[in-house]
Amino acid sequence: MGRAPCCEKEGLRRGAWSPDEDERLVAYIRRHGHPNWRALPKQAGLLRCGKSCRLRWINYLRPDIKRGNFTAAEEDLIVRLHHSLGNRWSAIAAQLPGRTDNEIKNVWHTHLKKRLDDERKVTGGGGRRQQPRKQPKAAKSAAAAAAKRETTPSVASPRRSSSSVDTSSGATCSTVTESAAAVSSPSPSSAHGHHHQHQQVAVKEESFSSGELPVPMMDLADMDESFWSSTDVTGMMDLGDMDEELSLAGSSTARSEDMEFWLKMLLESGDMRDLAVL
DNA sequence: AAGCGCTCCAACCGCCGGCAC
DNA sequence: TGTGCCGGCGGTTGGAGCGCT
Repeated sequence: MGRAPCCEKEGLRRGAWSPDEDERLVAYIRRHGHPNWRALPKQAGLLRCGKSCRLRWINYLRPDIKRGNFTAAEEDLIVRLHHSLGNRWSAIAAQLPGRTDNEIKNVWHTHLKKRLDDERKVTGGGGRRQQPRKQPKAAKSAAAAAAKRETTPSVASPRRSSSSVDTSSGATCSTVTESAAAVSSPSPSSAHGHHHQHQQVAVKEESFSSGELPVPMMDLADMDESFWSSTDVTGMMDLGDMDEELSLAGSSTARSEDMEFWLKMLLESGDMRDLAVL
C-alpha cells in the first residue's frame, strides 16, 4: 500500500513564511475557517502543503497566541506537568493558554531541561530554580532583533520579545478567533481528549482591531473560571508530586511564592476542593 | 574585524489514531 | 470489515543571530 505523502513536494514552497503568505493564510482562515487543511493552500492561493499551513497557523498566526517570555509560573507549571505527563507537549500546552506545544517543547529543550540538570548536579538531585532565571539570550537579543526586523520585513520570524508585544502578526489577525473557534472540530471522545481541551482554550474569544495589541490574551494570573473548569489540571497533575517538587526547592521563599501562586489559582477558580490534599 | 561555535526557534518529517466510505 | 484520507503529535533539523576568542 504505502501512504501517499501529505503533499506533492514539487512546486511547493518550504522554509520561512513571507509576510505575504501569512497575510493570505490569515485572510483565508478569517473568511472560511480551516475545514480542510489539505485543500486550504490551493484555495488560499498558497504554494504550501496543508500541514505547513496548519503548523504556521497553530504555532504563529493564531490570534490567541501569547507572546513574550515564559513567566516563572509558566515554567514551573511546565516542569510539573512534564513530571507527571512526560513528553506529551500538547497536553502540557493545553494547560498553558496561548502557548503552543512547539513553543513549550522548545523551551523545555533549550532551558528548562538544562536548568533542571544543572540544579540536580548542584543540589545532588532534584530541586528547582533557586534564583530567578537569568534573562535568556534570546530575550536580550529579541528586542534588537525585532527592531531589526521592523526595518527588514522580508521574513516574518518573530522571536520571543521580552516586551510581550508582537505587532507583526497582530496587525493581520484582527478577528480570526471567530474562525478558529468555529472550525475547531467537535471533539469526539478519544485518546486525543487533551487536544480538545486546548481547543476550548483557543475558543476563548478575544477580538481586537488592527493596531491594538493582540497580546497577552490571557495572562496566567488572569485565567478565568472557564479555563479551570474546562481543564482538569488537578486531575492531570499529581499534587503529591507537586508537593515533592516543592519540597525539593532549595529556597523556602521560592516555595512560598509557589504556594501563593497555586493558592491564588485555586481561589480564583472558585474550587477549593483540591486544597484538601495539600 | 573576522571566524568559529553555540543557542534558540521556526519549520519539517514521519508516524499514529480516528473517521468516512 | 478493510482501506484511504486527514488531522494531530512528538522528534528532529536548519539556519539566523549572538558571543567569544
